[in-house]
Amino acid sequence: MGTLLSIGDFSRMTFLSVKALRHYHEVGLLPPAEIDADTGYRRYEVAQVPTAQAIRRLRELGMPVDEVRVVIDAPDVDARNAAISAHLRRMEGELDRTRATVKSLRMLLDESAPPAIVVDYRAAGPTETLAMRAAIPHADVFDWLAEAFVTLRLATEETGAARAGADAALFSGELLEEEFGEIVAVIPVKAGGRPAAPVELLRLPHVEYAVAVHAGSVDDIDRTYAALGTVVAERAIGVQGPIREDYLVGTSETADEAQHLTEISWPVFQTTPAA
Amino acid sequence: MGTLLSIGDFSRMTFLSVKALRHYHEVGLLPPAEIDADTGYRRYEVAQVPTAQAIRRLRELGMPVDEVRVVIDAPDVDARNAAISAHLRRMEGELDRTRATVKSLRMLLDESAPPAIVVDYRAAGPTETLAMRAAIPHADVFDWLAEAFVTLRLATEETGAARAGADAALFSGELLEEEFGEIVAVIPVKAGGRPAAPVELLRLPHVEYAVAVHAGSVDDIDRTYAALGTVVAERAIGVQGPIREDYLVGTSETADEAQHLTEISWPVFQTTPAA
DNA sequence: TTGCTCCTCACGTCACGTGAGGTGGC
DNA sequence: TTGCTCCTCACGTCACGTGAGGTGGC
Repeated sequence: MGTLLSIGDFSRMTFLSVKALRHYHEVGLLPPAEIDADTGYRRYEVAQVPTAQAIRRLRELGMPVDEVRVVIDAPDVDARNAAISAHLRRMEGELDRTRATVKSLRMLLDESAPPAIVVDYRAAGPTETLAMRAAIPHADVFDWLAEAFVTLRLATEETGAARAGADAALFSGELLEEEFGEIVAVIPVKAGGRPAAPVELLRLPHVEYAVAVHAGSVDDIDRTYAALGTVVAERAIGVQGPIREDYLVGTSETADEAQHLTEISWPVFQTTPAA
Repeated sequence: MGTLLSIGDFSRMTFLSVKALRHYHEVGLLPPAEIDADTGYRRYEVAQVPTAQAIRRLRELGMPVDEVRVVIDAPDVDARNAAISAHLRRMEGELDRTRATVKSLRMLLDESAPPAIVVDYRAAGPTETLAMRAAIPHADVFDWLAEAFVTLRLATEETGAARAGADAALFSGELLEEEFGEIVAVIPVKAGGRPAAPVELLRLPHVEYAVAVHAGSVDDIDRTYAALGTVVAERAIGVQGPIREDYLVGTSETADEAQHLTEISWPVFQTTPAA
């Protein structure tokens, strides 16, 4: 088994701090080869060095310790590479979001005035839809919706239903206020057969809405939410119930985000605007 | 002052969770416009919405709350933009380091064997140097050294000293093992006048070293450290004292990292190799 | 009145870093 | 013997999230 190294020597050789090494021992990520029964001193083998070097690099890439463990314990090269690639893809996704946020921040700071909006008052429903629902964290909304609409479009074809409106989503209050809550994706339909789970036939009730259209990337949609919310708050006409988004022009229509159109519907108790 | 909004409405309009809003109140980042004396209910103004929207974007970019406060409280547009630009530059730097780490990880995983090294045993010093020292966190080593060598090169010219060796650095044990400790940057010199603070004239004592040369990017230097440390540990010849790096070919010589050469000197108590 | 909104603690999360206080080893 | 290395708690950090338990408002 060769030379055993003290934690200090091992630290200098791997660039992992002594505290980090003790932590990795505690959580079982990198247990020392041997522990002196008398003194409790940790001893590491030279053969553990490459593992430690890989751990340091993976942690530097922000990979959570639990995933590092998966990589380290991977039974073969393919499994290991798959875990690493998955993490690198996630990092790419974050980078995309960062770029979008920078753009959105610039726009917010450059334009001094909030967007001018036209508020429309409208009664909707009851409406027949094909729907999927889930309770998810706010961060997963994008990915979940993208997948849901793929499934719903397939179900629309399979049931022979005729589409009667754009893709839409209902956001519960908790999802917006607490980072976790219910979301429902729907496609309004006419006629058609019974869908297979997880898709369901859902009849949306009659609701009265204040409606505004957001033009451009959904990364900036909070600005239109704020403008619409301001109008609702000033007139004190807000009621409970999920907020609805209708994706009139979305990613499936055009990749050019500047052309996207999203209708935001905020539940209110009167459909006639106050003077 | 216009309509006051409940925390829930404000949350829906800004996409900040209620918990986050309470937290930003607590830390003084975004205090509500008004607090009901009876109920403790927070009330926000519509005018606070754009600030909240900027906060959300800045936090999404990973800007620490204390810095967000600086941006929000910036007295003018220039100060605000400077703070944001500084953060974006830091993010760029992180991205560069991420790319380097990915490359280094690939190399580590692709090459199954640790690098072959030639260990040289050598006595060094006493050596006259122009030096700068500091106690810094490990993460700052790169930036600190880059600046220090600029200062030291200037001092070499100003004092009329003749360079007698490559840029070098001494790393204390704590700096490597604990993420914070002393570092010394030196340029060996002959003759020359007195340097001005913070540069000092430093006579490095006589030390015996085991020496190995690392070829390539310093991002992979831990592998040569490990190989050298293994030899020192196997022969049980290690002694205390800082580890030294000599930048024989570094960034100032060529931008092509593959051509870089770094000498690593590990203090030992014998300069003649064991049989 | 019911159910919803909002409140304040108190504690948890993640990956260690920071001491404190003490012991083994050359 | 001195000074260095190593040990184990216990607590701190950062930016909130997660309940618990309770109250105001329509």
